[in-house]
Amino acid sequence: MKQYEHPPAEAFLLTTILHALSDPYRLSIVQKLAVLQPQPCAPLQGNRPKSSVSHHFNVLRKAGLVRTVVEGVLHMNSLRNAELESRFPGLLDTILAAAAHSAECQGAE
Amino acid sequence: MKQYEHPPAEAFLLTTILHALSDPYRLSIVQKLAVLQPQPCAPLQGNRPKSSVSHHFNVLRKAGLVRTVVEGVLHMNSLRNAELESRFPGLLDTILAAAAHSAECQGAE
DNA sequence: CGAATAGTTCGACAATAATCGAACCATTAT
DNA sequence: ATAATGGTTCGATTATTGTCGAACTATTCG
Repeated sequence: MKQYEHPPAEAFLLTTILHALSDPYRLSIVQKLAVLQPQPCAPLQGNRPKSSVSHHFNVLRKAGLVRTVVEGVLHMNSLRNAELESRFPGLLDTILAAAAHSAECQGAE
Repeated sequence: MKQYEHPPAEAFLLTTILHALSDPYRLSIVQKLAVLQPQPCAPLQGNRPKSSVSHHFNVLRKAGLVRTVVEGVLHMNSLRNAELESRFPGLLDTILAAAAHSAECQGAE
């Protein structure tokens, strides 16, 4: 059962995080994870081919936003809330609050 | 004395703002403007050719982060603090605080 | 075992974005 | 008028990203 690599919190880069969240689809994934956690990739897929979904989860993982744990067949994703909070206090919450004000992720199924 | 176009606050898009700030050089410009405002482009140039600097200021303007006002020969830049705050409360401050924790813009001169 | 499910990896292609020189424009100073 | 300063625009080049099909891997179920 091979697992993923995740950067340690000390290695998080603000610009990488901002870049990861600057894509509407990735932002929508993070929004949905914020509501229900953990979740496998499938319900967050929304029409895209699996290879694209996989790519975007990779970007989120490398930025440190998402942790993925393999449990049987499912790859369960969660936000790295606590680590993000300790490294960049308030950042994720503020961005999620801003995203909630903003209609831009509606179509990002 | 031709001026610039700036999007109204209602048109700000979160993903566009995050993208604009995901570049280390642009983030460093915003950090410096946060300290001293307004400023012309020249002192924020840092080795880059003028055409690149102009490009990055454009990205910042289109995202709604920066307002540029022509005053004589100088193009004076300020952050659109109040408008950003009203549209996405806390966003800019939180990102600037995070940037201060992060050593990534040192080399972005 | 064989088939189904969930996701990854690879490689190609398309779209976006960054970089930079050269020519240009506007304002001020000489 | 001419020149200097501060910045833009254009166009070409390169680099980074996103998209997607096809083949593959791992786990579970019948």
